[in-house]
Amino acid sequence: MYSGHSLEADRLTLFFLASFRFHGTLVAAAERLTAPIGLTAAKWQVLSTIARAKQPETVANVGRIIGLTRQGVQRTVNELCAAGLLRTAPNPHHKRAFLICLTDLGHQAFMSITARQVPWANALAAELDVTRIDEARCLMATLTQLLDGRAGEG
Amino acid sequence: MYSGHSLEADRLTLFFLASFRFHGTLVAAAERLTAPIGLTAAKWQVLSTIARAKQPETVANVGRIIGLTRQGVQRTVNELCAAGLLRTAPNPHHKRAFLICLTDLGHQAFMSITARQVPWANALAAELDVTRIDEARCLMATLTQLLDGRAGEG
DNA sequence: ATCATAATGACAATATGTTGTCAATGGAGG
DNA sequence: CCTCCATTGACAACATATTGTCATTATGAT
Repeated sequence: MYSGHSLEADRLTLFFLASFRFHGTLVAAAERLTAPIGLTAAKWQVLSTIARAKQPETVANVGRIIGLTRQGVQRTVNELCAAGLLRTAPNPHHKRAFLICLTDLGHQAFMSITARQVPWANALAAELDVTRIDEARCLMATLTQLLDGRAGEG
Repeated sequence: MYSGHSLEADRLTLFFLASFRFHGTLVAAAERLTAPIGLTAAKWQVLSTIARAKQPETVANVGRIIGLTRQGVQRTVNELCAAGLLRTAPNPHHKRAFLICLTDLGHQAFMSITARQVPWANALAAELDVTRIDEARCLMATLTQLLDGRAGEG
């Protein structure tokens, strides 16, 4: 317990600390998973967002989906385009906001990582309770909404 | 559900995506909280780790506590020392690994942020279930342990 | 005591993300 | 049609954290 915190707020603070700790670990794990394919956690995140989207997305939209700024996503997309994993396609609705698509090479890379990620996630999940996982995800989604909602205020 | 994932692994993947999303939001919230005091989320994290520690810690040890590399913590500590919020003290057990302490100014800054963080956390926590928070924290701690444990393997 | 190994601080290079700024584009209202 | 405003891509500057490397310091085995 820490000065002035309610019991709930104290637990929440511990949760935040665990989140920071976990994030670093998760990124490191993602790096290990993607390095053999020649990618990184950040590139994989962008690549898989586009791969899983139902239709081609713009850079700015990818940013909204994963909660990063469009500028940051743009740089990653540029690198993936230069590496030949992504390509731009004309956007009938906008002359400058190109649509981003996977190339054949990009699709291969995504499938290779998926082939590694599936047994990895299965092994991890086998040691956990799926109900707890869902509840934790819900809590994080709620907190994300609450905090983003306050972004504009003081 | 995604190709080859067990039901549990699919939920786990969704949890990971939510974690990435949440982390960005949490950092942004921490920036808003600390900016009026002239600090940042990263500096606050290091400052509060040292403030809450029972005894003065070395840079490398702070890194272990919060799960960052000692080099990253070192840079933040250097900046906080230059700003007059931290200072080094001789370490009786090691000639080079100095102990890091708060200065009076650093203590004031930490208290100022705490004064802002307490009502912020209280308000947030009031909208949540403390049991869920604890369970989510446990899950993240378990996952952190599982993933870190596999760091050395293939 | 000596030597091998690990831990540490320092420094550099790199990756990833942010904010700020600009011109170009698109859309909504007059 | 024209103007105003939000969105977008591009670029730059910066913050944060990583890896790699090196010399120095501690520690433990022989």
